[in-house]
Parts: sequence; C-alpha cells; structure tokens
Amino acid sequence: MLIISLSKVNDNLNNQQISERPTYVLINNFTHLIVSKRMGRSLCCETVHTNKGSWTKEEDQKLVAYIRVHGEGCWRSLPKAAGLLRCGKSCRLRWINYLRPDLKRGNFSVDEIEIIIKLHNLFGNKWSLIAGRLPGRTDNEIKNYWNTHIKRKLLSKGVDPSTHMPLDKKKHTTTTTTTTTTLPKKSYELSSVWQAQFASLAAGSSCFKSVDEELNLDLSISPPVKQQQKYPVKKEMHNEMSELCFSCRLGLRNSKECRCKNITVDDTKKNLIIGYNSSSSTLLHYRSRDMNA
DNA sequence: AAACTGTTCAACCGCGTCCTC
DNA sequence: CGAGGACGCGGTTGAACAGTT
Repeated sequence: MLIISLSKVNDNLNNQQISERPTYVLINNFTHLIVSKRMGRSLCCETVHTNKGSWTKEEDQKLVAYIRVHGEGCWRSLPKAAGLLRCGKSCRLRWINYLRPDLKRGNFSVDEIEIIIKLHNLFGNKWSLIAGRLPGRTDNEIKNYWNTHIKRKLLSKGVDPSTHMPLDKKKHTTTTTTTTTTLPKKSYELSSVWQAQFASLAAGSSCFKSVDEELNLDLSISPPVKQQQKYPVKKEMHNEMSELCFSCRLGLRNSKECRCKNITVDDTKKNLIIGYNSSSSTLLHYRSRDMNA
C-alpha cells in the first residue's frame, strides 16, 4: 500500500521535476529503497542524485569522450568516472541506442523489413536476437519500428503480428507459440527466395542453402566491426558451429528440421548469438560478456 | 490560430540471467 | 551452494512533433 501511494506521488511529477527537485528525488529513492528491499537488490541510482529524461549535448559529449578513451563496460562506475549525473543503466542505453558510431540511421530498407518479419516469426519478441542480425540497428529501434509500422502493416494485410497467421484462421489454432518452427502461411508477401526457403524446410529437405547467399544479404552480427576484430571468434567454437545446419544457426536447435543433432553445443549458453556472414560463409558468434572481459 | 488527436521514438522501469565471492 | 552485484532484455511511458478539425 505504501509503495503504491508513493509511486503515485512520483507519477504526478515529470522527469524534469524529479531531476531538478531533490525533495522529490528523495521520495523517488524512498520508493526505490522499498522496492529494492522487496526484491533483495539495490538499484543503481538510489544513493545519489541522478538526472533523468533527455540527454543534453554536454552529457553526450562526456559519455562519448569517456568511452573513446576507456572503452565500453563497467557501466556502474562509468557515470562517476565520466563526470555524469546519470545512472550506469542510462549511460549504457544512451550509448547503445544513440551514440554508438556504427549505428545505421534512417529508414529501414525493404530487405531489413523482410528480415525483421522473418526473424520475428522465428524468434517472437526477441528484439536483441533480431537486432543481432541487422547490423547497425538496435533492439530498441527494431522494437519501435515493429510496433509503429510493421505491426500495423501486417494487420492491414490480415495477418496476426504475434502469430504470423492469417487473422481469420487464428481462431482455429489451439496453440500459439512465438518461437516455433511452424511455417508461416503465405498470407503476406515475402520474396520468392524466402518462400523457397520455407518450402524447402516444409519439404524436409536437407539443410538450407545459405539464404543470404542468394539474397546477398549481410546477416552478420550487429556489434561494431571494431569489436569483432577485437574479440575474434574462438577457433574451436568456429569449427563446432560451422557444422550446424541453417535451422540451428537460426537458433532452432533440436527442432524437427535440425540435421545436426549429433553435434553437441552447450545450450546453456543462452547469450550465444550466432550470425552468418554471407561473404565468407563464416559463422560469427560471441557472448556479449566475453567481449567485455 | 488554437485545440485536439494521433504518431513516433528516446528513455525509463522491473525483472531475469550470469558471474563472483 | 547461496547471496548479492552487474548487466541486458522486453514492455511501457511520455515528451515532442505532425496532422486534422
């Protein structure tokens, strides 16, 4: 009850007010303290006054300058070291979603949209997985684009965005799972190449040929090229993964279509992100935290 | 020109997962 | 092995802007 009432006090204040008026920060932090006690953990910005809301040019400059010198990582201590009155979380988000130099700006291309739809059908709302296959795009950007554009587009074409099934047939389905190997009904236009891939999978044919081989799509992973060079793929891992079929490379291990079940890969490494580089046919994969190590 | 409504997207929040001690 | 810290993810919010009345 106390948590609710204090949260309501916060709700009545905009971010600017909170950041400018220490009194309310205290109220805000008090709320956080209650929550953190309940959750058994402390929040990153509960002890000191931190700015919230939009970032200023000066803050951006400080953050960029600091990361240029010291690199990414250690987000909790970064704000203090960089002279920012922000929590580490906020700094990380600002860097990843806005300041990173390798970010692609502007509208999504038709190819990108097609990939997003295809991958959403496979992964569901796993935006980071999808972003990992769209270089220069962030999960936040893709998520926003999905919610504001693609979702509506699919609905207008009579497709349920969450199941990728025709809306009129949705009521006949008993289960809806986002991470599924079920092939989409051809209810909206995918390129003939994608359709051929789906047909291939449906027919139980052997592993896919690389899709991007034909589409000439660069499906390499999203981290900056610099990082890929800085953290080269472990050789043994590369050998292991290069044996996987297309189904597995898309994260559908143990699916019906998997043709490489005899190969063991540590499935517990959930953060393993697998990409496929069209030009070299080389698998790229990394664990984000390994990269920061 | 003002008021209202709809849209976009940067930023926040809560929680899950992994890692270290 | 459990506790706590750090990080990352997905859902949600709300300010700013655009379009309409």
